[in-house]
Amino acid sequence: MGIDALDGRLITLLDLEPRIGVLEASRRLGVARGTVQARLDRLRAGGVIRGFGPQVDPAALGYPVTAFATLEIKQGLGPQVRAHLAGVPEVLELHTTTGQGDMLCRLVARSNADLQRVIDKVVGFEGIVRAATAIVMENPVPLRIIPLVEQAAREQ
Amino acid sequence: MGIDALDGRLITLLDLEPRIGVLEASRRLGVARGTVQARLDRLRAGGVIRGFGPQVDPAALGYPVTAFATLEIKQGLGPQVRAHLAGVPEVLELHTTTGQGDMLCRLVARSNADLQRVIDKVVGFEGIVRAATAIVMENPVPLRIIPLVEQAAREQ
DNA sequence: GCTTCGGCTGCACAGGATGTCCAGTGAAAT
DNA sequence: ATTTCACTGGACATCCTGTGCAGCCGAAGC
Repeated sequence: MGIDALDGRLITLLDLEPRIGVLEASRRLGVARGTVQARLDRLRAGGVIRGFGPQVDPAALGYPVTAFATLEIKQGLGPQVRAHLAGVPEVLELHTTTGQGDMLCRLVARSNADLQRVIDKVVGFEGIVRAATAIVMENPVPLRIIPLVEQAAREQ
Repeated sequence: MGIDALDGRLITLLDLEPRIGVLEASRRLGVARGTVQARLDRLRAGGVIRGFGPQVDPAALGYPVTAFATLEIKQGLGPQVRAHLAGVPEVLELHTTTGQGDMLCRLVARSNADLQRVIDKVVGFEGIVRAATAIVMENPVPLRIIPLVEQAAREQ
């Protein structure tokens, strides 16, 4: 849909201080409350802002280990594999990709040792031919969106 | 920190309907408002809930293509590479990993053609020896946390 | 040059939610 | 038996929300 500079500033502001309301945001941005309200409605309607759900930290839940697994799937068993992986809570994300592997999934585990259990649970399914796992050591750039928002706002 | 069943139900509720407030949540959960408020404070203080920032959809911003790139880094140039990648808005996430590649990053682009530009920007840096890119076709399991929350709540 | 239109402003109003107390109750731990 | 702790239900003042409206302005079209 495309966003302008005010949209970008609004999103950035909400990202930094999610608990401020519409009124406070309008004060910070120097515009009328109705404007912020209209912009927010438009951003939500346009799908730019999907929602304001809680951002839960798996580490704080007791799952401090993250890994990415590249899976090779037996031809035709894709749907079953997806259903299987969707049923594993430790699978936080699953993509089908081009390239050597057929799928890429993000896993979490209680420990490096526990990761073995998770991988066994993931791979213990007939449709999965091979799995290559990469354990995350550091996360220099945590999932972010603001730089992209600002670039999108700059390019109108 | 560990969460109980009420914490789990609260997080799930907030994930489904983020705009409900503390009062409405207390009504839905059948507990007093003060209880919900105390739980929320504890979850935020304990780091389980990091915040309620806006969930922005890159596709709606004009970046519908997602890819994962595995990077091989020249020994000792890790820090520079991180700084370089942190400066690229299309890099949404960066991890250092064990295994063959040294880093794994999530990229977005305006189109498959545009992805070439992004990859050039990412790889156009002396510290990066080799890059393998996997373009995301489907996303059967979008980033989620609720199943893990429920498991954590079940296991106390 | 003039009109139309969309977006922004400033204001108003009613209804509710929030933050913050507090005393009372029950259950679990010591 | 006593202490501790979380939850309850209520209270209060303050503030925010959703909504509507009239007026203003610049940009686009005629």
